[in-house]
Amino acid sequence: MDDPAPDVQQPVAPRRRGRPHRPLLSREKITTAALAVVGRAGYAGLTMAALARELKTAPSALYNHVESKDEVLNWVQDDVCETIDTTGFGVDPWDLAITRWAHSYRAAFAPHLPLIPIIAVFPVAGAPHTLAMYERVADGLRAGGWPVDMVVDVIVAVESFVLGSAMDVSAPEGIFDVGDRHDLAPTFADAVAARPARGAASADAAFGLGLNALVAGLRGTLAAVRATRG
Amino acid sequence: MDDPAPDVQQPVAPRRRGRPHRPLLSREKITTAALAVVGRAGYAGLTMAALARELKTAPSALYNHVESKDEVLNWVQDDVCETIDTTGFGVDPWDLAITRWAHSYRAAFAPHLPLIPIIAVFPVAGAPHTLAMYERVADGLRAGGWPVDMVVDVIVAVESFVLGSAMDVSAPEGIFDVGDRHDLAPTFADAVAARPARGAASADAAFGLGLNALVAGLRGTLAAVRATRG
DNA sequence: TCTTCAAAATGAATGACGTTCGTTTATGAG
DNA sequence: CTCATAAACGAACGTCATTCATTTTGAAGA
Repeated sequence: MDDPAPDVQQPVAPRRRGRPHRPLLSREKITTAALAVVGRAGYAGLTMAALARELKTAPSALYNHVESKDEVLNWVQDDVCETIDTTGFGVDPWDLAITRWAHSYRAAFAPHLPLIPIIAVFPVAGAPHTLAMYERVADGLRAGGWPVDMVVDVIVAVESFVLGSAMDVSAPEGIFDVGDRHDLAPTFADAVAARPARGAASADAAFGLGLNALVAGLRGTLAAVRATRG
Repeated sequence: MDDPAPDVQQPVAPRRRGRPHRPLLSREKITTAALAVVGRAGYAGLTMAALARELKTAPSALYNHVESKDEVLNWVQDDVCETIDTTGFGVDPWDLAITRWAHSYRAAFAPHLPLIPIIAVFPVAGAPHTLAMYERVADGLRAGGWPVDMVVDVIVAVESFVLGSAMDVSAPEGIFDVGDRHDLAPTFADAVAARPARGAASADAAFGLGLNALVAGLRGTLAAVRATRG
């Protein structure tokens, strides 16, 4: 990939001669344009052609500023991360702060389903806002007494639950309806029928139940760890 | 979608006259062929053309047996669900059984990343093996003392965590490496450096930590609920 | 001012891919 | 034998992301 650079030359001063045009296109403009297209037409409507139209250029011109469509999605994902509420860390106790963070995180990504596989796989190095979010969470966990070597695991665990739950939000209403297979799954069918909430509210209920359990369990884990170690 | 059926006729006997050929193609054959293609070429290689080639037919012929590629993915997803271990339910205590189930569930879907958005959104009615899995889990939870109206929420919560964690398994090695932004996220960078495990083992560690916490929290939730209600 | 040169823009083209269409083939019921 | 029909087929279609050769642009050096 990188130049093997057999002869060491041009140590400084890449000496660029001319610069055309105004910048006109930038990471920020492309990102906001992509969000505008998504807001209007959804992710099915987010094509490189539509994005170029939004920016009043040709699709091919985009490739002077972006490596691929995946990179655009990565930028959008980073932008969405900027909207996540991390103000609880450093103010409230870590367990309360992480609960608030998780709720905000899920709400932010629920309308952006196709970004979820992106955030789980892309390196954070190219996503400054995502990185800044992790930093604030890590700070809050350290301040809450979590040992350094467990901080990332706690973040990853909560994040996994959040992203998994975000996928449920946009699930269709009757996703658990058994249909005519009531005989195949009588207990499960009864349980589905006994659910108090419907639609998006039922996803909220499952999320709340799981998040409370997860955070309570983490409280216990932290107490055990602090009792074991110094 | 469905026929409004203004006049109620043909109550039985749709009276089919002729039948050509042997069946030759079936849901089962298509599913196993798709899994063969995935095993050989990954999900990037799973195209309708490749699937047709595997079945020695034309791509257009597939559409006599399948509505869309998404339906194929749905079938594959249901097949993967059949391999998940639910034997703990009814034998071990519910918390132990659900832990074993979660581990098996994550391991089953880790090599099938593109199926994860599918399972989260498709109705269970068309996925009998998935439904059977839910039934066994629901049975085990009921036997463990969970009230009917909470069973689905518990399943959804654990499943969300499992699927979110499954996405982490195939994340690249240095996904949390900060690069040259150490100044932007010093605490987080330290935490990343302090992680004992590397690569897939680190994802395993985070999953174990979170699953233990989640199940422990659910134990507490169940105890509280049983104390409150009769 | 005028030349220079690379970043940026352009439109046409490419190659995949999912899916549809019109037609033909092969079968089993009547 | 006849015929209705599910299945197969090949040739398309439409949509995308991406590439390429070429031209345009505008600031830095002369």
